[in-house]
Amino acid sequence: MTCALGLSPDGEPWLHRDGATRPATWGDIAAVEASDRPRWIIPSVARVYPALRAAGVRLDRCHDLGHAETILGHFEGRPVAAPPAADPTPALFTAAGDRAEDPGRTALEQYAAQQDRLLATGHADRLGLLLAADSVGALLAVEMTEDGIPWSADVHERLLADALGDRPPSGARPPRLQQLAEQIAATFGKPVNPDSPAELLGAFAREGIELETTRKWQLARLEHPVVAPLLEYKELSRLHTANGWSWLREWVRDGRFRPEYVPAGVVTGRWATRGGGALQIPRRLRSAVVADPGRLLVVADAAQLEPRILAAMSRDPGMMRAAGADDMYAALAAEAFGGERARAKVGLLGAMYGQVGGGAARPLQVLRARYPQALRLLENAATAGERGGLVRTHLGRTSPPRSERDPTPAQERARGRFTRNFVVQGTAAEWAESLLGILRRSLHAAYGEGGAARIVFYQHDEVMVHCDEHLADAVIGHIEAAAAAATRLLFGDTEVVFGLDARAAKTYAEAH
DNA sequence: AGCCTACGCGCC
DNA sequence: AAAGGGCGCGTAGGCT
Repeated sequence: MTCALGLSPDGEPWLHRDGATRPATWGDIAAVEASDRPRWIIPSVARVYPALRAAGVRLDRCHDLGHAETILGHFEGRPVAAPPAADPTPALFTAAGDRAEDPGRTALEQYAAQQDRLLATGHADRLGLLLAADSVGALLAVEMTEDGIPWSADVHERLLADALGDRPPSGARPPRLQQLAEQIAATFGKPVNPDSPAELLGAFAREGIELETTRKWQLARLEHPVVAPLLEYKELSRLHTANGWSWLREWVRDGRFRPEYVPAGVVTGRWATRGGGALQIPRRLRSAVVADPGRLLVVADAAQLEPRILAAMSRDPGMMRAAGADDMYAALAAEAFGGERARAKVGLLGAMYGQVGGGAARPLQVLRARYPQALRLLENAATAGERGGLVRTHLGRTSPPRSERDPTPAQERARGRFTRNFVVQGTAAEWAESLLGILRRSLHAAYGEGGAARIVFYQHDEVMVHCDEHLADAVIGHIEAAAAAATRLLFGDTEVVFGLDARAAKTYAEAH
């Protein structure tokens, strides 16, 4: 039975079932979910699901029409206007004529058209997995915002006070920053705003030091008395402005940090977040992420994910063999670099990012000779991008069409680096999102909706579960099983091992 | 006052 | 040491 649901323009829920669309209550939807457990067709999960969750309804599966439009549109080589979760106003409500009066039928028609397009791609199996992954990701994203990351404002405030001094009146510098600013001014012999790159360049120029930028690694090379206080100022200033007291007041409520996730918000398929900088929680703050009493945080991250992805998708025999080891870089080093792990790592990262010179040049030659199939995959992707062509991930997510009209050679090279990285980063994202969808379901099957084990954070190659203390070991087992299942789903029976570093602890700092 | 870009830096 | 992929976000500084 095909079921669809959505919101009318004025926010009223509707439900389509048995060929008819009708206004619905949340209870109606919950009843259909319980009886049919359908794969719901939904114009925009990001728009409708928060209200469903608020009413206590959980959906198991769905097909998000907006995400599917993006995936199919890019596959077909068309530019796709809006990112999928940016609160789209579905075309279905603005369509002319009677279509707007039956949003359920419109959704079903769009779904049917998408199924036809899916078949027409000739990659329906893999693209179908991708549509399912983004759709379940959209559901989970809403649930994660609802659960929130457990966050101790007390610990956070202690960290801030230790680093910056007492909380200043709003708009003023914290004591420690003020002190450093005065020290910097004294060293230069006049007031200089350390937040202003232009002023800093000028101040250094007066000292006879010509700098191109004020980046910290460039400053760190100077021998000058201002460098130490300036670098400390930059570091602490960053903490203050990005994750200081105003961040805490704006983003942490009732012991939870609730960012808004945007699944596939990045062109490669990675998730983005809106607000709070949730994907950049600085290391020094991770001790403020504290499990509730009687609970633990389980953090699992996929070790060396992208190089393993490259091995699995290229099926390069030598690289797959290396990717069967715990430390893939060490295995590559043993095989091809006389045991020099650092060179193996620099070379492989350089190959995936498109580095040409520097310390990567020689290792790249070695890799090209020893692992031609893997390197060819990357170089073909780069060449396609430079020529304005499309590239696809393992499941078929496709790079957006080039936007420059008459690209300069520099832009062409930049495009090549982008498409080169796109195939690996994008495939890694679909592996991780698949893991996430599988894990969501297995945790729900094992522990229900009571919150005994909830996914509360996800970041590219890392997932965090907040669970009852006694479940932590079992949760680690669920995550490992989900990783293995995701690997099979994407790559079948592969020699490549996608290992997880999984740990349970009271805080994020200890669990990672 | 709001909008835009450049810069810089945190994360993967 | 510091080149190469993807982001979000805050400040500075110039624009309308």
